[in-house]
Amino acid sequence: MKWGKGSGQGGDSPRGYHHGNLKEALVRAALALIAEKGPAGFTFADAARWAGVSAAAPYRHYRDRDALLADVALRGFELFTEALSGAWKDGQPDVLAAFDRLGKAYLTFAKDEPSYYSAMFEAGVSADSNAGLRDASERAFGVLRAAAEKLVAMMPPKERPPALMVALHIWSMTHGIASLFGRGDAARRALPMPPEELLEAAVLVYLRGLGLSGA
Amino acid sequence: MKWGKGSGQGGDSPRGYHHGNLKEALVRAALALIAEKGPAGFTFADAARWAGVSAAAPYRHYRDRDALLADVALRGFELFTEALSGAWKDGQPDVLAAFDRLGKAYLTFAKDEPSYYSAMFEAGVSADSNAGLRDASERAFGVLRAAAEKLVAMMPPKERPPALMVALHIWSMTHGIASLFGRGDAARRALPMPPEELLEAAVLVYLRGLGLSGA
DNA sequence: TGTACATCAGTGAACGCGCGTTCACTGATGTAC
DNA sequence: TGTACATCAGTGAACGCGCGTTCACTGATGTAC
Repeated sequence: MKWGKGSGQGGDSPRGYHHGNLKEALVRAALALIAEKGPAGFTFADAARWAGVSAAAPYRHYRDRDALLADVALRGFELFTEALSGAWKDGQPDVLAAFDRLGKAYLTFAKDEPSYYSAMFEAGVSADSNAGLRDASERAFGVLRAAAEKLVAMMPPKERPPALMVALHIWSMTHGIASLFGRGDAARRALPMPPEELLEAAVLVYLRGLGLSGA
Repeated sequence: MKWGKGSGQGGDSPRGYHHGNLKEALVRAALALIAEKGPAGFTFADAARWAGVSAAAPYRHYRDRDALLADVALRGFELFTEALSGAWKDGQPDVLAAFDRLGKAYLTFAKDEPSYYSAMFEAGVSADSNAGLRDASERAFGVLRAAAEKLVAMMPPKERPPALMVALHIWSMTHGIASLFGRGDAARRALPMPPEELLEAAVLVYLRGLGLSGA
């Protein structure tokens, strides 16, 4: 390979001296490289190479590798929020059905966008030092929390568990399944059923335990 | 610091030309460095430096950094299995109470030994290519599975869910909580309750959903 | 419509650094007799 | 108990390599007039 821009890059403009959209290309490079070797398995120079650009070019767009990764995580959270709220649809028309869609959307995201998911939850980008990232992750969790609130609102007031707790339970369960079994390519363990069904069953049992007659 | 062996190393023999127990020292070095900078944040040379030894010395004991990490993960699974089966105690004297202990032991391990936990679940050491590691992780999961079996055996035969599924649910929930909130130092998100209680509540709801009257 | 200029987004050479890895070596330890 | 020797587990120098980062530069693009 002598005159390609990395490998796999989408075929945008034929590109002369200026790349045109290097920032986007770097994000895509990071995603591809994460998919290939994990969030810790690539360097800033790798990303430049993948985008078909000199090693100095990325500095025009990101301070360093961590800034690139943080941007990937940020975009990931935005897509994630979209996916979740699109599935939840404010609980319409049926809260229980919508809740089921929500969990599936979570797993689907983890499976379809494992690189984003990695950058968001496993790359160790500290959300503490990054307000934008923290807000984005908060918004994603907000969807789950709103759903939990509608869910507990279905129960008689005296039996209602704290919505926040319910949200955390569902999130933990879903994240646990996603991170243990959710990855399409190299599933870490053989499962007797697909992760989606594993989650659905777990949520059904859990909701029954809460006193919600989902099934 | 001029004549120390790294920082923090336990004070064994005064050491001359031979270290005496370099292999153990390297494992401890890896644990310390993981705690400090994550499983991807240190090099083979770092481990040597930490152990107070030349950069070439580790090659006498491990083929490369990955082999060291895999050994850490292996030892982690062994300790983990011990901790879990010690807590489970074959379900004695009361299966439900023992189950509760088991979950707590899981979280305690993740919290007290975050470096081992990282090496086991987050370092990306491929268990596929390492039979010993796979077996060790299988044994750890075996404890959970045996517990799930005793648990479902308490139910009337017609209502029994598959024990494997129950084990996977509990494992996912626990791992989810551990990896989202379980880390002592840099908890990623503020929680309204400690992780142990979050887990306990989740398990209670779940067991109630199964039809087991734990509470 | 054309020209001059400012700005932007790249290049490529250069640098220092630390890592991984090999190698001949050497000090310490264990064992045969 | 002492001596000779084999083996083990370290050293330290050396190497090639790729990364991160800076810098003066330059080609392309946009805009004022």
